[in-house]
Amino acid sequence: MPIPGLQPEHAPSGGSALIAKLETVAPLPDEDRETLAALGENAREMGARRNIIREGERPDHVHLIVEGWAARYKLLPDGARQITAFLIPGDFCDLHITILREMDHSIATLTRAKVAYIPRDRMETLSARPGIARALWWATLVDEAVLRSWIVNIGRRDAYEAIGHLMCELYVRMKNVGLTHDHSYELPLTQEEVGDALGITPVHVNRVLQRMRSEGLISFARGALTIHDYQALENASGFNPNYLHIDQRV
Amino acid sequence: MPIPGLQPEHAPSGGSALIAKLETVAPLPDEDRETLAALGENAREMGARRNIIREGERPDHVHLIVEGWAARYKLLPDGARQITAFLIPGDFCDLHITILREMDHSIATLTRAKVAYIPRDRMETLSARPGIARALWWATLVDEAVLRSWIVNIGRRDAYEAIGHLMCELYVRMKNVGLTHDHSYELPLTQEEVGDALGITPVHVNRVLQRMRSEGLISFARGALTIHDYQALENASGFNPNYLHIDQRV
DNA sequence: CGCAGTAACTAACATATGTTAGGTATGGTG
DNA sequence: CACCATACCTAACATATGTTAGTTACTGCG
Repeated sequence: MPIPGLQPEHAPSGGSALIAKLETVAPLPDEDRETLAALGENAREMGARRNIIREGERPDHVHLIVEGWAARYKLLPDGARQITAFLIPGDFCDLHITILREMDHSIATLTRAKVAYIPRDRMETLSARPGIARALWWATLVDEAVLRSWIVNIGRRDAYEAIGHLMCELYVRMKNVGLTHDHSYELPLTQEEVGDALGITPVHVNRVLQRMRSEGLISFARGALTIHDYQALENASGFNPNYLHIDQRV
Repeated sequence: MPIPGLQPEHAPSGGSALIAKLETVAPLPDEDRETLAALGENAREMGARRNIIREGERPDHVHLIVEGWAARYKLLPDGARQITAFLIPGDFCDLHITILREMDHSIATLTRAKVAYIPRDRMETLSARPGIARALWWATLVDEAVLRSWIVNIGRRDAYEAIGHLMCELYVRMKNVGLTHDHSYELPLTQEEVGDALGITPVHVNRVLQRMRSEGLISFARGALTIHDYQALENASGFNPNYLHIDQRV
């Protein structure tokens, strides 16, 4: 499945995507890094398109994506699906579920994935470390900012801009956990999944992708995306990475 | 401006909407209630359509809506506006801004409003109370759930369903802070603002409202909404209040 | 009381996107 | 190597919503 030459030489493993992500806020002491790295050690392997957790459930532990992709989604009565977030390595599925008690949406893997199950008491240990606690707060708030950005994307951009914007966002997020190579990254989404995230039909996603390819903007096949002119894609889609709050360092 | 007969006899004032909202999670001790009530005491009066805070700013205090309505929004290069949230009494504007440092969107009043400015040290005092801290967490997570719900609304529902869904959501939220009267509440939005929240044009909002009126579903004029058949509106829009996490009590 | 600004409303027409119904490539599997 | 499932791709046509360009109704204010 991995595209030859696309994966970085030493792909992050275990909890290292999480560490890279949380260190966006500030470098962490070795002790914290070790604690985080240990989280990924006995993660479970899951097949593609399996539910990690479903609407209405009340889990007593937290799920962390260690490897692979997943998506939050909601189903409508008529069977339509809306994806509300893509989860990549280092992302938590349900960090604060104990406060809300019950999931109001479902989460499923999109690819084969490694998912860590973190018991509640272990989460409390984590939160007791000030550096980690602050970084987890930051991650939660960035998730919220991404949701707002998606609302703008779906509400006010046409399909061409919206798809471009999504590609830029995922590029920046993947880069931030060390999973890009130049301007390429594994983007294991079907055209239907892209449509379900953007509120458009797969037929229309296909039309837009054809156009982007014919313009030489991108290559996208077999689960991998290459952006040939990143600046042009940013401009065409009105992408501004400020909402990801990555440049925290002063 | 208030509609005669629509306001409850004793309209909540000061921080009482906030108290009502936070007590959704669990009753608070009198001491906590007094602390919260005091927050609203010296709130500032603001005119309609004034910015409370703008994208890029780094405030050193937190804003709380005590009275009136406000909206989060983002502007696109072409001047289009997308509203990502409506804020009603009891809602915080920027509860955790110190962690992200910089606003990634703007917030403006929609009506005349009272806005409390809460200094950072006072917020820390608040967070030191376990009951309040937990309730603030809950409020943050519900905000996030509402964002997900809006994504579904904008992405997968047609204009008729989306407008109905928004009316249901605001009904439940207003009711939860004691600002409804039967199935009526003050909804001081222009048709353009509704469109900016749902990603549609004011012309189309108007078409849909005409239809809803002609069906006898609602009355909506002069900033007040009456839902004549709430159950029908819920059904027509696929509204399910579970994502507001209001039924927390066991 | 008349004016000006804003919001509501409407009609005629344009179009981005949806729908339906396929065909074609690809990859895993027995 | 044939088969099957899945994803990709395409064309023809349908429609929800957008666009433009107004008119009409309020409301606050001088």
